[in-house]
Amino acid sequence: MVEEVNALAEEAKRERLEELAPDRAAELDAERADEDDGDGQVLPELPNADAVAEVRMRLAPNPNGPWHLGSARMPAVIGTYKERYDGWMLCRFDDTDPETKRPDLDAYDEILEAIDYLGFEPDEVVTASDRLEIYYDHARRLVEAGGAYTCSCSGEAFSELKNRAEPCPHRDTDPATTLEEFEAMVDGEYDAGDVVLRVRTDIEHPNPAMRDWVAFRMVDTPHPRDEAAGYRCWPMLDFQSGIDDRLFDVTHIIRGIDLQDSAKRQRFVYDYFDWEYPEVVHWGHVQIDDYDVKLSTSTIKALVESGELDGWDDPRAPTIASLRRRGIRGEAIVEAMIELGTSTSNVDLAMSSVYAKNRELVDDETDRAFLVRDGVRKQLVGGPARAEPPVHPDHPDRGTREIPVGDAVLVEPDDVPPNGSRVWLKGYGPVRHTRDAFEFTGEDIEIVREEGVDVVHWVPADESRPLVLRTMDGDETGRAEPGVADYAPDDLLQFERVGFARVDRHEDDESVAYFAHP
RNA sequence: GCUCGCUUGGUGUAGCCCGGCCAAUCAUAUCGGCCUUUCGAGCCGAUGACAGGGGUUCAAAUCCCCUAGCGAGCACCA
Repeated sequence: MVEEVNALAEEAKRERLEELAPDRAAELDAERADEDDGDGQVLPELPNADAVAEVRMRLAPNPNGPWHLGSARMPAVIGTYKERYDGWMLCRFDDTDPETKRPDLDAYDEILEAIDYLGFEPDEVVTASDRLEIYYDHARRLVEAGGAYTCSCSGEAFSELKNRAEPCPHRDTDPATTLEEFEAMVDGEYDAGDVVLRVRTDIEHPNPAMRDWVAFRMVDTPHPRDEAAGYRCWPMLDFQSGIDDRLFDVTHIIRGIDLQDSAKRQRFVYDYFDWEYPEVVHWGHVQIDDYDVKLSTSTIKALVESGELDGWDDPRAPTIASLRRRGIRGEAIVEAMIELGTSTSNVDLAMSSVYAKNRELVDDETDRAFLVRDGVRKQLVGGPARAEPPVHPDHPDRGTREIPVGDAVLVEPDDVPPNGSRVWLKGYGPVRHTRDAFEFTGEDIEIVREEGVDVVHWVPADESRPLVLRTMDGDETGRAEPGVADYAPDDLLQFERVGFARVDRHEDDESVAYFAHP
């Protein structure tokens, strides 16, 4: 009620302010928007964002495998900017290498699913390997403008000349001849390595990385996509991506420092066409702690193929699919990624940060349950026949769980009190460890508060359900209270004093859950 | 080797462009307290950083130089 009045008053003040000082009102809105972005860091403003009618960005994944956790940074940051500026976002599959980074046909859809899981939706999706004719056309125009030449030097020979800032003999090739040879490249009349199309930049450029780079090369291996399998002449990333960014009116490019020099290289092409280069933001590499597996598509692929990992969603794999299966929300990953900001230095993402975000998101709606790992069996003497702990301690209205006790319980080895000591079986009551049994003492909960009796979780020894908990450190076996069998796959549970887990499946004799985090 | 970039507590980040309000922000982490039938949540508190060295200045995390460390590019990979 008070809040309501406050809100109303706030609204009224806001309106009044609008009349008196519209500028100040807008400022306040901006501040409020920043605050709403989360309780942690907020991404910095994009350079010159207000100079464009619409902020247009692109995700440019290489579909050579499913995404690892580092890949999430791209949609997280770009997607968040899209929302902030009410902008536009393209997903462009840069799949122009049929050989070395050969596309994986399943990855296209898997990547789109990952983007969706993270909570974003591209406004348009295109595939570079569908657009070869467009790149060819632009190559022809570039040649006509004197911006490129065909070169049949071997890679080593050219590299040697280049490092001495000396032109190769083909640099003088005139546009007409170049065009002829380029058409032959397009027609597939050469084999890989025979000839390339080079951009004529500045052979004496102080940075050797800038000197006459390759725009197109021949690839003998057919592209895995049927639509593109007929092409042999493929553009290099710097050419393809540079052209596409312009054709889609991209205003802001956000990418990794490995592509630091790309902008400088592409500018040579832009200059020939008299185009203006978009704004660029670079970020450093991300490493993720807590994993033994390296954050690399090829490494993970190898481990999956060799069977060391069950699949891309093995809990030990640092992949998006894995976190998803563990029941972690895409939003938690995004928030953690946003906090990394966009600095060009390399960063370590702490998984605890992802976990903290996720806990915040799911804690309130996640039901509680007991799971005992490595249970020690104790005979129970006396006491009620059933326990009724709450489904969620903060929400009594959600009811209670009915746990039949039977005549023995299981507790975790560390929770067994010394002989003669008491322990409180959570949701059930106080017991004393006597010889090899737990004897119900019937004392009041006061002993927990005033005498420091520990509260532990437990399950009935006989009526509990076997459960495998898959964790990053391997599988753990245990027994859960019978009620867990009623939860559907994908449901989240908090195993009290163990942690959050996602119910994966129920098999005949056991249930399987994936551990998310404490 | 050539070219470019980076370096704030355990981790990430703000501040650096436009030097003073920075004995340095926020989050996470760790530890402690309160609360509590979770080692969860919440609340309170504590811990902990300007890579090093010079210089400019009344004043430097912020500007300049040097050193060290890290990284990227110099691929017919993306």
